[in-house]
Amino acid sequence: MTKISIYEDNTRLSDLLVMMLENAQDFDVTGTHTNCANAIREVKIEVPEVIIMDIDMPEVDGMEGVLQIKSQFPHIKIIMHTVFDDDERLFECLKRGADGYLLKKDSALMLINAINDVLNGGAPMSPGIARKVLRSFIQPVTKIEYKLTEREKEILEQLTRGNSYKMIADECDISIETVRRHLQNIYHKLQVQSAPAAVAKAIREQIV
Amino acid sequence: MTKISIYEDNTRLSDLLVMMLENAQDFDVTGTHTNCANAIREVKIEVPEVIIMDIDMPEVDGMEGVLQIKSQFPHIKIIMHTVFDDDERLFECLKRGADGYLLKKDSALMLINAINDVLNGGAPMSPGIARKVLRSFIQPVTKIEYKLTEREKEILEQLTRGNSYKMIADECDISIETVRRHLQNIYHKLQVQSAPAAVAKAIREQIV
DNA sequence: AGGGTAATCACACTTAAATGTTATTGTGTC
DNA sequence: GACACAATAACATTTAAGTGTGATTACCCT
Repeated sequence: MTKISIYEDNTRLSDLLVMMLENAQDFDVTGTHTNCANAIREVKIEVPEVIIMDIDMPEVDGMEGVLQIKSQFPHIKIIMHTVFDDDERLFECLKRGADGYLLKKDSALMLINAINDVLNGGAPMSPGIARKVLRSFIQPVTKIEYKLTEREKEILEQLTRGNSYKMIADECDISIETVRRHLQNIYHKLQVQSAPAAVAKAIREQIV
Repeated sequence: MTKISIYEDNTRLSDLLVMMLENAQDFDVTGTHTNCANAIREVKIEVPEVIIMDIDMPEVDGMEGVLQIKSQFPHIKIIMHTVFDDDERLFECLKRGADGYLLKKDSALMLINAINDVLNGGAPMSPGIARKVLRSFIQPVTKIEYKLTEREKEILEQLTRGNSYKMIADECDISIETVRRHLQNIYHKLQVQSAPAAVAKAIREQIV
């Protein structure tokens, strides 16, 4: 019997979920809660393997709940179950360690599949959510080409390590004058006029 | 009839895929190819809606294929179909715009579901792959606390914008001497001794 | 052979940054 | 009220960075 806890402030919905889960398969709903105010205490008592977590709840919401539970019990699988599909909440939940993300409009069957999925090392997501997640990896092709030479990239990379002109000169086995010259060219190409600005641009735009 | 092209150098497998896809549903396999050397030309002729893409192929492989096809035909859905589940290849494919990522060990049914899934705006992934993807969002909690004050963070943030001491002083409406003092404290807290080093640390460790 | 580019080095000069010391004010805590 | 801490400011000094100009060598391409 897989133990499941539910966090959902709509009691009508959570009652429905309990019925459905307990009828569908060998799931044991160990508790239902309407917010995460006492989540840690409840989880300690109920020791669920999987948690179904709503986001919008009064007092302490599901985003906070994920953070608290995952930081103390990282092995407990948490499936977000919410109406929200905005990027901000989605990615914040993922950062906090959510193991799945389903929308409430999805079918009941999908929720059951999702529970089995997380238990088998998967990461269930609604189709549109998975799409958003994958698309987040695509890097903006508006990546500007600065036409830095290999040597220039190497020196810029050293600058981002916090190395001074002298340290770079030693590392690259060239004179400090040459380092100066290279950086001068680099600054022109990046259209900046200081080392901090160059470092910021290099890291932010993934030049190094 | 959904048009599908296959890139797979194992002809025995690709034959099998063709049979399976054409028997299973209203799929029309418009072409099978053993590498991506002429992918652009082939795609122009075949105009598939979905491409099943192996990674390991002779001459021009699937990683390169995704890059080429997606940059010219971003609307064509590409599902990776490979034995590789290493992070490097996985995330590189996602960066290049792959719409799904299945392992060859997955069932044939899963491939068919995946095709329908991408056509419906989803992003099919093998369970373990989805897991890797979600986990990649979790930020290392080894985030070091440097105990910067709000004002210090503000000034450090400005430094990462490439602002000079003078510009920061003007922005924050304080004297340049105070900016100096703050930066001195910031450098001590971050354990660096130059602006470039501080900027690099601030951005890399997401202090700003 | 000539032209373009990259990498190297040098010198002079100006400006900005880094370090050290000292000090005042306000805010919140015990 | 004493205390710690954050934010503010000034001054002096040293070191480092940024700019301009000129020049040599090497390599690739035509």
